[in-house]
Amino acid sequence: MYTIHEVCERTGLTAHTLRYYEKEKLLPNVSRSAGGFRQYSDEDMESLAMICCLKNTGMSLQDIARFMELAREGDQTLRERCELLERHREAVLARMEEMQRYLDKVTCKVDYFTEKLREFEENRSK
Amino acid sequence: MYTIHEVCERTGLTAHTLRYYEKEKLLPNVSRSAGGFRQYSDEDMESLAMICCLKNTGMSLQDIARFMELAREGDQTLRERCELLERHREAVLARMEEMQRYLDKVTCKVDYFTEKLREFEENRSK
DNA sequence: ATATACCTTGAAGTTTACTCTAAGTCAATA
DNA sequence: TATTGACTTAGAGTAAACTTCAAGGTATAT
Repeated sequence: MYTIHEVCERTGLTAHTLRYYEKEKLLPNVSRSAGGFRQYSDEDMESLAMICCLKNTGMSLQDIARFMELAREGDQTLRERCELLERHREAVLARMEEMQRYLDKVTCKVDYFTEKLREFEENRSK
Repeated sequence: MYTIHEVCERTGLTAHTLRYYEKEKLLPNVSRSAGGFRQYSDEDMESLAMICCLKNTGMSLQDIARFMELAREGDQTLRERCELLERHREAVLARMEEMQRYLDKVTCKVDYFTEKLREFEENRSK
């Protein structure tokens, strides 16, 4: 079992964010100690790893919450989760390709600016 | 010269968003017709292309506004803009690599779920 | 000429994802 | 035992990027 502080260190999320995610049903049902403090299990840590994967590939918290709900429903939602993840994967790939295309344009601009700068400094030194 | 409607079609931005970007100094100084309607020049269109590149690679509107301000100041800001774009480029590449790593984990999960689903359906058919 | 559709402005409202505050509880240490 | 620091909650506040609204002006087709 991990304290909220330990989970912060492992996930990079703040305690505020962890409590927020709990409220938003991304990871509800975190158990409490006798004193009412959060205790995260290894299973919770795995769920958090998944949550971070989905979040860092651009899924909204709402969609993550729905995915985690399906996960809690067990094996009968395996197909649905599989399809959902596959669709997400394709959307992310498309997004990355789009980003690459825009980045290529930025790279062109950098090259163009570099050349223009060279000319500009040459003129100035004359 | 293009009307706001034409610019929407070409850029995929809404008229609301174009007016918002003007207010936020991403592209101020758009000229007006006699009746007060916006008229976008070819130069404005080029600026908008740059704005979209930066936005779609994840730059904040605030940072874009600063970049566009430098652009309006002319050639003496070439070096600064060059460096700024280069830094942005590297940040985007790092972000894309990070995304790729998270996506690889998602792919692993999809494979794992697919296998688990196969087993599950096999058991059910028995 | 008038109806309709589109444009203008400033300002208020929305969504997402936090982030902070206040008031109080719990745990560990001097 | 007292104090320090971390934890709890509900709820308010924030920042970014739109998005909508209200009130009015403009352009054009009938």
